[in-house]
Amino acid sequence: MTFIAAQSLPEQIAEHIREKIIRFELKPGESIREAQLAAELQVSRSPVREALKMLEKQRLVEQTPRKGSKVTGLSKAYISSLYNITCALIMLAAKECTEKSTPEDLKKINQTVLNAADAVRRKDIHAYYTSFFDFSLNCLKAARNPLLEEMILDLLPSVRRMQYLTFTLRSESLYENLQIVERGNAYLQQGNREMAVETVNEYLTKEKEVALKTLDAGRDLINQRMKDPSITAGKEKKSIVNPLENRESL
Amino acid sequence: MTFIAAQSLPEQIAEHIREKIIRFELKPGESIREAQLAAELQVSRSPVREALKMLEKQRLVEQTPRKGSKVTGLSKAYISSLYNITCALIMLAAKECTEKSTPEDLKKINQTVLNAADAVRRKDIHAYYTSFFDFSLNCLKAARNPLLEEMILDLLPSVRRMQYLTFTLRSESLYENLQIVERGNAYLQQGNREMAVETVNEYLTKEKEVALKTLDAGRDLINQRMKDPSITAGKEKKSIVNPLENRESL
DNA sequence: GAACGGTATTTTGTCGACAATCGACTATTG
DNA sequence: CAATAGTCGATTGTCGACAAAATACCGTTC
Repeated sequence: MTFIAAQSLPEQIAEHIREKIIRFELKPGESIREAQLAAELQVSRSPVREALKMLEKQRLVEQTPRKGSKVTGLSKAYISSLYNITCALIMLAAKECTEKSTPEDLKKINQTVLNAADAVRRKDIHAYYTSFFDFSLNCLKAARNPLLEEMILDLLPSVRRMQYLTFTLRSESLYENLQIVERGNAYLQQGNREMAVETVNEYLTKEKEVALKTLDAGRDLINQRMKDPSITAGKEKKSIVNPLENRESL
Repeated sequence: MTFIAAQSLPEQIAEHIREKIIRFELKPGESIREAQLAAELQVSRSPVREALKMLEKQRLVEQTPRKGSKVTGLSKAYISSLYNITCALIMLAAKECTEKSTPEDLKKINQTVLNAADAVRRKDIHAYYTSFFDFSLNCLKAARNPLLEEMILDLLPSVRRMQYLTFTLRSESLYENLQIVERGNAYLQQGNREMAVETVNEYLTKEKEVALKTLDAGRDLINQRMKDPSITAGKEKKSIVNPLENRESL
C-alpha cells in the first residue's frame, strides 16, 4: 500500500473552488473575492490567495494585479484555443508513448481499455469514464515526459469544465466513444505512431466541435453574468457552511 | 504614446529572481529561501511568495508544500521535454498564423525579418535577437489564440535559460540562423501552412540538439549543486544591496 | 564507529491588522 | 441635464508575529 501525503490547506481550498468552477456554480467571468471565500471557508486570506494562484496556473482563473480574480470566460476563441492546445499536447504524448513505452506499460494500458469495454457492456457510465481517465493517465506516464505530464494535467480541469458543459448535450453513445479508444489503443499496442497520433487528433477535433456547438446552444444561460458583471456582486448571502470538513490541523 | 502600468511588487521580484535563474546565478536544483530573499530585497515574505508562485507557473521553480522552492533542475529528460513541448506549441502557432493572419499582420511580420537581416549585415547581434523576438511575438499575435500566446510566453523564460547556456557553445552563425527565419517567413507570406510548420519543427529540433550537447559538455559545472545539495545552504552572506531601485510606492 | 532518538534551529504556513488602490456614488458646476 | 471632481466604501496588497513542520545537530547506545 502506498501512503499519500495529506493535501495542504491551499490545495484543499483550490479543490473546492475548482469544483465550483467546473460545475458552473461559479460562472465564467464572475469575479472572486478573497475575503468572502476566506470567511466562507473560515480561513484567512493567505491560503485563499495561494489557492487562486494555483487555479490561475490551471487557467481556470485570471488574475489582474489590484483588480482581483475572475473565473476564466468561455468565448469561442478561448474554447477553440483550449482544445487545439490540448490536442497538440496529447498528440505529442501519444507520439512519445509509442516511442518510449515498455511492454509492461502497454499491458497496463491495454487493461484499462478492457475495463472500459466492460463498463460499456454493463452500461456503467461512471466506471467507463474512470477507466478512460486511467487509460489517459497511463499513456501519459508511459511517454516519460515529466513536463508534458504536468502541463496536460494542469489543463485537465479546464477540459473537464467543458465536458461538464457538453455532457447533457452530447449525442454519441458510450459505445462510439469506446470504439475510438479501442482503435487508439490498437495503434499504440502495435507501435503505429502516425495512426495513434492521428486517432488522438480525430478524437479531440470531434470534442472541440461538440464543445463549440454546445456553447452556441447554452451561451445565454452560461454567460449572462459575463455581459452584466453587476449581478455578480453576490448580494444574496449564501448559507455559511464550511465545505472543508476533513481538515484536522489549524 | 501608450502608457504601461507600473509592475507590481511581486512582478518586480519575480523578474529579479527570474534573471538570476536564467543567468545561472541561481543554479538548477538550488533551494530558495523566502526569508533570505525577502531580507535581501527588503520586503516582507508575502510578495516574495507571490513571485515564487509566478515562477512556478513558468516552470523555473518547483514548489513542494512545506519543503519550499527549488530552481528547476536540468536533466536531459527535462530539456528534451521542454523543447518538444515548445516545438509542438509553436508549430501550432505557425499553423494558426497561416490560417488567421491578416495582410497587415504579414506586413508587420515581414518588416521584423527585414530588420533582422539588416542587423546581420551590420553584425549587430543584439539587434538581431531583438528583431527575432519581435518576429516571434508578431507571429504569435497573428495566430489570434489567446491561450496559446499565454502558454508559449510562460515557457519562454525556460527556453531563454537554455539559450543562455548554449550561447557560447553554439557554432552556427547569425547568417545561418537568419536563413531559416527568412525561409519560415517566406512560407508564412505565401500561406504555405505545411512548410511553415515544418520549418518551425526543423528550427527547434536543431535547437534541442544544441541544448542537449551543451548540457553534456557543461554538466558538471552547472549541476554540481544538484548532486550535493548541502553546499546550497548559502553560508556566505552576500552584500545586501537592494536590486529593486525603481520602486516608488511602499 | 554506525545507527538511532531526541532536542534545537531553521524554514514554511497561517493569521489578523493596516495601507494602498479601485470603483461606485454623490455633489457641484457649467 | 451632462460632465467632472471629490468622497466613501469595498477590495486587494503588504506587513510582522506566531504556529507548525522539517531539517540539522548532537549525544546516547549497541
